[in-house]
Amino acid sequence: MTSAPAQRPAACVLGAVPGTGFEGQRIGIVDLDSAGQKIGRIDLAEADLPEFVRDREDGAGGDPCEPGGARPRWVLSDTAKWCPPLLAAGVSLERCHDLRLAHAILARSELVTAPEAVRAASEWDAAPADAAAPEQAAALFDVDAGRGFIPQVPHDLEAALAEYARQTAAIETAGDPGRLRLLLAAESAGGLVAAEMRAAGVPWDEAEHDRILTELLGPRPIRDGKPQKMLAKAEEVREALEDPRVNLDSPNRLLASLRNAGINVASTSKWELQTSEHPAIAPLLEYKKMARLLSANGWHWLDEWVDDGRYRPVYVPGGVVTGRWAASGGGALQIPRQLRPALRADEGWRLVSADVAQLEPRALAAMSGDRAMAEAGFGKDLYSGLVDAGVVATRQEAKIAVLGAMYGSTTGEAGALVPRLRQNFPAAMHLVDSAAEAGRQGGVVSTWLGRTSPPPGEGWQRLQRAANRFDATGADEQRARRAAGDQGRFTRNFVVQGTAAEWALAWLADLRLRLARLPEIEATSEATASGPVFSRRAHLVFFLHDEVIVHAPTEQAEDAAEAIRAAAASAGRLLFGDAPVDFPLDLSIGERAIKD
DNA sequence: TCTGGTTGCGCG
DNA sequence: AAAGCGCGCAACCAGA
Repeated sequence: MTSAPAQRPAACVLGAVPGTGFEGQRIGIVDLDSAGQKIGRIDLAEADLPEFVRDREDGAGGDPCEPGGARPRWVLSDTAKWCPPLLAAGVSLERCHDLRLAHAILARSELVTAPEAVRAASEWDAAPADAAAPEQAAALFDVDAGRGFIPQVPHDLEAALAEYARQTAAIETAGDPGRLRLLLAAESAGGLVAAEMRAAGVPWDEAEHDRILTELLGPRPIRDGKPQKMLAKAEEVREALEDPRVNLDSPNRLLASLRNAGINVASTSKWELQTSEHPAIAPLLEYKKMARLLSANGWHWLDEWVDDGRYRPVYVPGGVVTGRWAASGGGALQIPRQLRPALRADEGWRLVSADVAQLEPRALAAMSGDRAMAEAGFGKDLYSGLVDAGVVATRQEAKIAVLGAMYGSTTGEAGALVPRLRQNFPAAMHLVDSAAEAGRQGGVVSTWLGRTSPPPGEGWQRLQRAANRFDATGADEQRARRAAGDQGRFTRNFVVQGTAAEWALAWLADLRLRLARLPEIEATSEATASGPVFSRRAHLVFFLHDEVIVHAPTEQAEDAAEAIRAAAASAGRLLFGDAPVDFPLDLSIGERAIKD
């Protein structure tokens, strides 16, 4: 082991050092200065890593914005792999560069002028490690039932150094390095937040969850039977259909039974059933709602995902091509509103919930520089703003028009309303219309910070070629047109959804640092379920596209709320400078996270 | 009995 | 069978 570096490193690259005998896995750390030059190298036992990182984080002190006093940026193969053991040992990283997440962005970004070297390092093109099965994720290749091999990225030091050098070179020669750096920093911070939220868990009131299930479905059945209220509701439906044996869980048989009862529907989906007045419909819709609750978030889900008063879903940062997060297991992105009351703060703590009203149209107004659209939403509900500005007659119309513009609606009510937006907000509409045109042509588009859409696949290209052949049939042309339209709606939405996701990541990243600067409180007995890093301070527990929930000691709740607001303002400035767009929050503090 | 594809619905 | 984007998941179902 070498001595501490003479100067503070700007970055510390972490990685495993190949087998050295009996002392177990060893970890190497290479210190880099701000120019990327090596200024130190340290080796230590894996067990000593948390202590080492803690020293670097605590010892640095000072203002992180100030180069001399900054803590290092930790360069890691994969946040989902390195963070959990550190968090378990009570150590968190202030900043990192996640090589896997960064690689995915850089290999595709239009801003990167020389992507070849990054793309050639295909061992970094990896599906995210499955955090739900960490022991399997350690293997180089996973055999995953049905999905084949899932390659994992390399975790050794030499590979990390080489990849970091490739990425740094790609960023430096990029068209707009500042934007890319911002994007990669935000993406990596998201990786830290995801690992930390999983470690902390959402405080979950199992008794309240059980009470809700019992109230709506009846008491928990013995074994895997259906609860009593559900059985009764099913009986009601069968009587109304005069079909005592029909299986309501089988769409095919249910559809046949509905037809026999004279109900003329093409499917058993909710929206279509709603158009019928038959007495079987109301109880059937209720039954479907009950069945959904039972299978998606019933007692079985509770047993599997909630433990020790904490719900710990698996988040997948960067899991959606637009940059949104995905989830893998636990259904973190689909917690039904019915169960919101089950999110409950610990004794002596509060939940601070906040969401951004109309995030996507605001992101569109900001990135397109559409002053009229920005003004319509400034300081108020954007949809009502459109009504006030005389663009549409009602708030509902405004919503349909705006969603239609972002999703590419061409028919129905939305199709009729979108032209009014085109007239009133030409800059915003030009941006999404151009993105759609690029997609129809088979091209790619990029978000505000430079995340680029995936090009259409080989199948898509084949369809277009087939339609251009001299012997193409009408059906060929129709298929190709249809596929081109689909791709156009995808790229249209990509720039908006992706830029909104960037704003949300910047919000999250800034909020995380603000919360980490709040003082620690006296330990309370209950919150220890949040783990050593989070049991004495306000911390993030939930994030869903445009919404955050912070679990905060009661005496810190107001400070946490202020941090959420300040982070939102800061994210807007960071991405869009002085553009006259604001991102107003609906914020509430309470024992439970109730919305509406 | 296993499995890939489809349906339906929850979230933004 | 949504018009109009992005997801995950459970259940059913047809074919192996």
